[in-house]
Amino acid sequence: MSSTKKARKRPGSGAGSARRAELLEIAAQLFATRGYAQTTVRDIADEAGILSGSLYHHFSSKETMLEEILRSFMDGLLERFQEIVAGAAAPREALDGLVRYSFTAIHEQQAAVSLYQNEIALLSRLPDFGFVEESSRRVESIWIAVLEEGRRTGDFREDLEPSLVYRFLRDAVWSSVRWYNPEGTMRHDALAEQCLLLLHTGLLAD
Amino acid sequence: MSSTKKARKRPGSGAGSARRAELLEIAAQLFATRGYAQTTVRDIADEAGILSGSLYHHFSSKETMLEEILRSFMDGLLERFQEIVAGAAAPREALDGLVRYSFTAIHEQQAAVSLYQNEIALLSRLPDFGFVEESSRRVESIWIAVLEEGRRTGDFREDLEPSLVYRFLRDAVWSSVRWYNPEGTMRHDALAEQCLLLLHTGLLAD
Amino acid sequence: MSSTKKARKRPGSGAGSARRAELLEIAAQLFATRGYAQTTVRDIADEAGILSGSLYHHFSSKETMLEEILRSFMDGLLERFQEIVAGAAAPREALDGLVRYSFTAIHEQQAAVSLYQNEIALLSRLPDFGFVEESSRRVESIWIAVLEEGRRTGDFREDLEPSLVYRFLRDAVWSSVRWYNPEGTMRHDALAEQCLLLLHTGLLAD
Amino acid sequence: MSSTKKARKRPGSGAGSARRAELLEIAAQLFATRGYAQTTVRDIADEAGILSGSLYHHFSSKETMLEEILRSFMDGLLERFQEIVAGAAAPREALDGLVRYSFTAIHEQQAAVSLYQNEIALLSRLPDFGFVEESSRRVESIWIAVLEEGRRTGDFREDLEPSLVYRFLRDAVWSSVRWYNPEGTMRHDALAEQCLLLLHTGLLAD
DNA sequence: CATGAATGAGTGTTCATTCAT
DNA sequence: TATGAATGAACACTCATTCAT
Repeated sequence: MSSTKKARKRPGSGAGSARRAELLEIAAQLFATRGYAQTTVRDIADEAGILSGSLYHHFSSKETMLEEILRSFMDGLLERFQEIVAGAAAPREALDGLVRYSFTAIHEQQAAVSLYQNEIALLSRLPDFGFVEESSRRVESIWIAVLEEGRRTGDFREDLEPSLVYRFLRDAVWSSVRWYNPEGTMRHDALAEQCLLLLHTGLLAD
Repeated sequence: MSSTKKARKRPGSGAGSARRAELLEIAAQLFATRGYAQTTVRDIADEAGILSGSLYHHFSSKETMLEEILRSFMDGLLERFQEIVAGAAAPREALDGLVRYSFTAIHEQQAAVSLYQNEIALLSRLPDFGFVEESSRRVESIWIAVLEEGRRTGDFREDLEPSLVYRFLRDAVWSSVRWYNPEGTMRHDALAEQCLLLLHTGLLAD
Repeated sequence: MSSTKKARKRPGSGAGSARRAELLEIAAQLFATRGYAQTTVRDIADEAGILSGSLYHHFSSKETMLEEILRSFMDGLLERFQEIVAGAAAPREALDGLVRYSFTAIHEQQAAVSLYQNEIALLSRLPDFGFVEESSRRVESIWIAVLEEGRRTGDFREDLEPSLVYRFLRDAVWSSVRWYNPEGTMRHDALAEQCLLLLHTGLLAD
Repeated sequence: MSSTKKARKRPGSGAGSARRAELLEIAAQLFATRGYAQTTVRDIADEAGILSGSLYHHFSSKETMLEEILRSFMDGLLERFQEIVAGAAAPREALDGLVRYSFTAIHEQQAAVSLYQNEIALLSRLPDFGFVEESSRRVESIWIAVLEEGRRTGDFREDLEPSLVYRFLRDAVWSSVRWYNPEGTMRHDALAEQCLLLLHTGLLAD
């Protein structure tokens, strides 16, 4: 649908437009809390203090806003994950880095993470959102490569399937965006340490 | 039970109506795959081979269907969890039982689990759905009680906060409904064992 | 756009629905007088005494209405033209029949003719309306075949290019829908005779 | 002329502004091909390489552009028609001149002719466009006067109603703007001759 | 039990136009 | 002269729901 449109460039399309960034921030917040489909363009416009039609001066569609929010989030995440793995001396160090940074992302980009976490089902059905699955696959292979190498080196246990560990870990980590409170007493780094503690040696006392 | 109730219900609303059950099954499936808000009553009616208006002969609203699906799921879950804990000799046995049954539920009631997992955010804003939060709280206290007792008995580590362990574990377990394939080669009980392995002694080789 | 939709069959889609026919009649009238793009679905609904959304119980889109109106008109026209040519003994008889019937169509189906006359430019750009061009081409070849045969038999002049004669004649005839008044004193058959007089032997006195 | 006028016009509205003429040219082209209503001011602005709001520096409204285009076309046409009739020795010469010049106008001012041909229905409903009907009426009386005089002098046949001949002829001639290709092999003067041939002595071989 | 016609509020989007800079 | 942000009214279309038959 949107891919066949003429895509007449919007005036404010320059990446540097401050108003655009503001509007995206508002949209991200609303998409995250109410859900993308449940957020109307009028909601966004109201929050921004303009009329809904005026949004279309900046963005060509509601979908475009979602796309832009997600793309910049996923691009940044992927880049950071690659740096972390590249800079790690051993699998365990790499894995810990990935987990710690994930909690940082949850802390700093709660809206985008929520969005990704909650709308991924919807997203897979939309064209123009192939990049999300693509990014997800790349993230997955980064984590799994770390897990597999750790198993090879003997750092990680042999009887645990890397792809399953990845899924359990990923869901445990990223789901915390639903209950994590950035202003609460439990800070994101403390959260990361508890998570790593559990991950490393498990729940049972020895 | 149904005929002696107060507010005269719709004709087919006797708990024993087979048509009702069929329709609920269809609705649950659609709600789970497309999301509640993204599923129209026409979608449900189409699938059932009737017109959308005719659904209102069986249910008073779309929300009612959701409520009914979730209530019966959560009631059953709560009951089962209580039995498991009551029948367990030790905290660890209780916890393992809870985890194992969770995977069984994911296997047997995938639609309802998905629904609960995906729509909980929406649900908290709806009146008439207080029972969901209520059930969630009761489930949470069951799990946390087990975790706390295990810490007291020395079975579980002291440096792990029960409420955090609960959240990590809950999310890891229940999120698997999103990727678990009931017809795949990885069976739900094998999944449970991998999960428990990781939970018990962690990822690191000793 | 519309061709990729699911095309869930509308309840009233049965060709026999009287309400549908009424609505199409209203739409045709409005499309013809105001133009397709300038006619809103609210205009149609207002005229029908219902709300605009209710139209979608009968038709899946505004475009669908246009399509249905035009398709039935063009199908009938084509069929009639074929009968006329098939039943004619000579090119001149065929041509006269075609012209006479055209004026009858203008009289009896003024809305559809206007629509075709005025919206053909728009139509050529819409997908799903290929059938209009297809029908137009078939009509054109019927008329041109008659003109060419007349030239071959010596009934029609040799120095007139059939394809040009066709265009001049077609436009002279069909454009009259714009000024012809079905309730006026000049009847459609008288109009046809004047047109044929001019066509046959021209304006100049001998 | 422009500086002494009453209502202070927009800056660039001096009749001599080159930018204005360019913009009108662009607008005429777009109005002709897409239709007036289907052409947005953004379309025009895009083509001109400016923003849509900037058009309002030159013209007070979209309608104004249409008006200006049509007015200059119709004024010129009327003037030319008057000259032709005034300079003709006989009705037939006058008529031939009118037809020939019409094809020239189609060739040289295709956009304006298309516009007039296609939007006349819309135009009659707009206030501020009375001048179009007024001009049309004056053109009509010129042509009909010629036809009537020809009938009086015995040059044209008696059994053909001038007002009908006018309409048939007008539509045949002007409609050709829809299919005439200025760059094609069939030149506009050849077209005029074929048209006159048919008009003069008709289609039938003698 | 189901149909078919309708409601009414809402949804994303378009577009001519305005105006401070 | 032009920009860029915004307006405000309108538009095609959706959807949960109602109800007479």
